[in-house]
Amino acid sequence: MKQQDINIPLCAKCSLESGSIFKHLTPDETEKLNYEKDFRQYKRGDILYQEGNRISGFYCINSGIIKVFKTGFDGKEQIIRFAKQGDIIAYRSVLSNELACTSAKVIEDCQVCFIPSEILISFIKTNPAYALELIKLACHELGEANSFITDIAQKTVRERLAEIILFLVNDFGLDDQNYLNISLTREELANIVGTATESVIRLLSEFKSDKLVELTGRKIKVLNTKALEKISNIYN
Amino acid sequence: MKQQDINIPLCAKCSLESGSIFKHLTPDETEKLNYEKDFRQYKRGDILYQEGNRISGFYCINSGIIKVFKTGFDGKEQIIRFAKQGDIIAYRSVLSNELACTSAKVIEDCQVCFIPSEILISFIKTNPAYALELIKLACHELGEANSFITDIAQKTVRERLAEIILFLVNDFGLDDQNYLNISLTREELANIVGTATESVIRLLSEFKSDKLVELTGRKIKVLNTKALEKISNIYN
DNA sequence: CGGTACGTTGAGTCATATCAACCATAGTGG
DNA sequence: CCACTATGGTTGATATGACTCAACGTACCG
Repeated sequence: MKQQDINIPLCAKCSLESGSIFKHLTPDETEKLNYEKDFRQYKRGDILYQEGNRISGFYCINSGIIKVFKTGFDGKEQIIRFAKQGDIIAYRSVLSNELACTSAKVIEDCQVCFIPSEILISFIKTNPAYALELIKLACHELGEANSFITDIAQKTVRERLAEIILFLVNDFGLDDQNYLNISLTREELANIVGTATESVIRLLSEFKSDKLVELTGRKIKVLNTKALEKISNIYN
Repeated sequence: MKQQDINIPLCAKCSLESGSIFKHLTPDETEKLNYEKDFRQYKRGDILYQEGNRISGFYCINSGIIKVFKTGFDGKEQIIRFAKQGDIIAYRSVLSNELACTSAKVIEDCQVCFIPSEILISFIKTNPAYALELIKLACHELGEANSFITDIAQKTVRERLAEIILFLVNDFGLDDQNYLNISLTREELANIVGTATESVIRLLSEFKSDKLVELTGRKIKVLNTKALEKISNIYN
C-alpha cells in the first residue's frame, strides 16, 4: 500500500465529497485510481505545467486555487479559468492528445493528485458512464468558452469587469463579511477581463465610489450584486 | 429501406470520404446510423437551430457551409465557427445535455443529416473508441476556443482580421485564382473578428492598398500570405 | 419602380491603452 | 538595523484605435 501518510486524500472519499467526475467509477476503478495517483503539494507561484509541453497526466485539485492561462505573443497572460477543489486540469491536452495549450500556476497553496494519462484512457474504454461524464465536462466547458468569446468581443471593459466579479462570487463565494473568497492581484484581474492593469484599477475605484464594492488591499467586498448584474448585462 | 433517393448520402461512404468522427463505428453501427438519420436540405439564410432551445439531435454536414454563432445581449452576432463537409454541429448541447448555446444558419446551400441524440449516446455506451473520438473532438475545439479568447482579448482588430483571413484560407482553401472559397458579408467578417462592420471595410481596403488582398464584391483574393502572417502575429 | 440589404466613406467622439512618475510594502543581504 | 530591490498599487497626462452616426452609393428583386 502506498497510502501511509494520513494527509493523502483517499480518492473514494474525495470523489464522494465533491460531486466529482469520478463518481461513476466502480469501487475497483476508484481503488486503482487511488493506488496509481501521485499526491503533490504546491505553493503560491509554483507552476504545475507549461504551455507547449507534452503532458503525461492530469491533475485533480484537492485544495487551493490554480489559475489556468495562455500566454499571448507579447508575453501577456490571458487567464482562461480557475481550478479549485474537485476540479481537474490538463485533461484537455491529455484527451485530445495535443500539447498543452495553457499553463497552470498556483494562486493559493494547494494539494493535488496527479493521475497518469493511461488510467484516464483505460477508464474511458471500460466505463462508458465515466466516458460520458468526461464528455459532458468538456462540452460544458466549451459552452462557457463560447460565452466568454462573445463577451470579450462585444462587451466593454467595464461590463466585463462587473461580470467577472460576479463569476468569482459564484465560483468562490463570499465570506461572512461579503469578502470574495479569492484574492487576485490587479494584474490578474486584468488578465481575466482582457485589459490593462491600470484600467482595472480605475474601474474598481469607480465601483468603489458608486458603493458597489469596498477595497482592502486585494480583498474585494461585494456590496451591491444587483447593480453589478445591471452593469454587466447578464441576460443569458 | 429508407434509402430510395439516390441523392441521400450513405453514411458508410460519407464517413470514409471525410476522415469523419464516425470512422470508428462498426459496420452494424454505421448501418444503424444510416437507417436512423434524417436527410435534409437547406438554403442560404435557413436556420438549423436556435440558441436557447432544447435539441433532439445533431447535424452532420454533407455539403455547404453553416455558421455557428451566439447572439450578444444587444442582438449582435458573434460567429463561433463554421461547419462544412464532414463537420458535426450541435453535438455540444446534445452531449452536455444543455440548451443550445449557439444558433446555426446556412451560409451556402447545404445538405445535412440529422441524427437523433439517442443514437449518439448509445454509440458512446457501446463503442469506447468512438467515445474517445468524440472526446478528442470536443477537447480539440476547446483548445481552439482558448486560443480565440486570448486573441480577441489581446490582439488589435487589424491583427485579428489578418488572422481570420488566414484561418479561412486554411479551412476553406483558395481556388486556382487564389480566391477564398467562402464568401461572407462584411458584417459576417466583423462578427467573427469581433468588431464593427465599418472597421472591417476600412481595414480590408487598407490591406488592398498594401497589395495583400484584392477585393471583388464579397470575393477575397489573397495575394500575400506571408505579410498577413506577419501582421497577425501567429507565433503559436 | 420603389424597397431592402449591403457596401463605402467621412467626421466626431469616447473608451481604453500607453507612458511616466510616485508610493507602499515586504523581503534580502551586508 | 538600515539601505536596497522587487513587486504591486495608484494616479495623471496623453495618444489613439475603434465605435458610432450619418450620408450616400450600389445592386438586386418582386
